[in-house]
Amino acid sequence: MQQTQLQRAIDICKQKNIRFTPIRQRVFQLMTEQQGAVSAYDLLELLKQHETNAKPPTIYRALDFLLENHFIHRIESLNAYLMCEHFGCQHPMQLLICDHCKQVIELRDPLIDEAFSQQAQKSGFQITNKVLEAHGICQDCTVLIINS
Amino acid sequence: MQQTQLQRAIDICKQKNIRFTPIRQRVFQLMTEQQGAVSAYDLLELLKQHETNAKPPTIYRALDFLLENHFIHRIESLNAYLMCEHFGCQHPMQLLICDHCKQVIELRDPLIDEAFSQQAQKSGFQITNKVLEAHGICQDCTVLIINS
DNA sequence: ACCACTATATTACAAAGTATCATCAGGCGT
DNA sequence: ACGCCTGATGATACTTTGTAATATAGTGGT
Repeated sequence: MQQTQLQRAIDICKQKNIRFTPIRQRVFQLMTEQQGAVSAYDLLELLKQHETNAKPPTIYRALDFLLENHFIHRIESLNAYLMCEHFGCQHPMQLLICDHCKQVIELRDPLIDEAFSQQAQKSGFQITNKVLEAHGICQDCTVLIINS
Repeated sequence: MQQTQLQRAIDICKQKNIRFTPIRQRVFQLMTEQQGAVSAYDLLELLKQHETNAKPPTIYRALDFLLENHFIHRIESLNAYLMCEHFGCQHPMQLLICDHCKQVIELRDPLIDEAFSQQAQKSGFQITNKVLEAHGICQDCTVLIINS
């Protein structure tokens, strides 16, 4: 399954004629193995297990590459990164971040996106990037908390 | 005008029976004097001009107080803070952040807010806090760029 | 005056992100 | 194959942002 994701990423990069170097592949692979959000420095620790001389710029460069190519998302309100469920394609995206279990639900609602874009247009504002993140408690955790 | 804002804040705090101490008032005042977003450390520098022994915790505590009481907003995608136009009352809020001139437009569109809340509800997710920030170029800057 | 509570001071540190410059590897034209 | 250009990596050091922990000072109620 994860092999499949990496393979898909490799294919996408070949198609777009961009360099999917070993370090980038390694960080991509690490991202696919994480549940929920990961901080750059946590990821760096993981990367160091294989790339022993990895330093902060190493991980930030790899993350920038993965962001640019829509393989991952950055969560601004957590200073963290998240595997994109439908990586490789650009799409409107909203996040529901559970502050209890740290899981993140990725929404792709065009209405929220549209509503925001239209409001911006009214102000003559040209949006280049949207940060749409909600914090709260997910359903599973709500149940857990009620039963405890 | 800014005197009015401070006075209004003082009144609100008296009404809510919360302590609006000199440091908090000072930081509030500084916030009202800033155009657009300010970083905590920039604000600390300003604060130091009067409170010479102010340290990072000083400013962060004051900012936390102002956030809790809805006097200011935190901009997650900038790690910065913004005077709330309609401070003292809670309201749905979205930001349009011009990456060119750094000005921030504060929207209060209930539709965007509602659309997000409804999507969350579908997933059984209980939202406690929304981060709705768009980056781009404001109208004034668009005109400037076109004419240059 | 005494107590409980909140706010502030201070130190030290942790976490997140960047600037700079040297070096290296791959593709390209000749 | 050769040198050349570009983009990727290595390495060092630094800046910015935010917090933990603990001590001290102030404030309000009784």
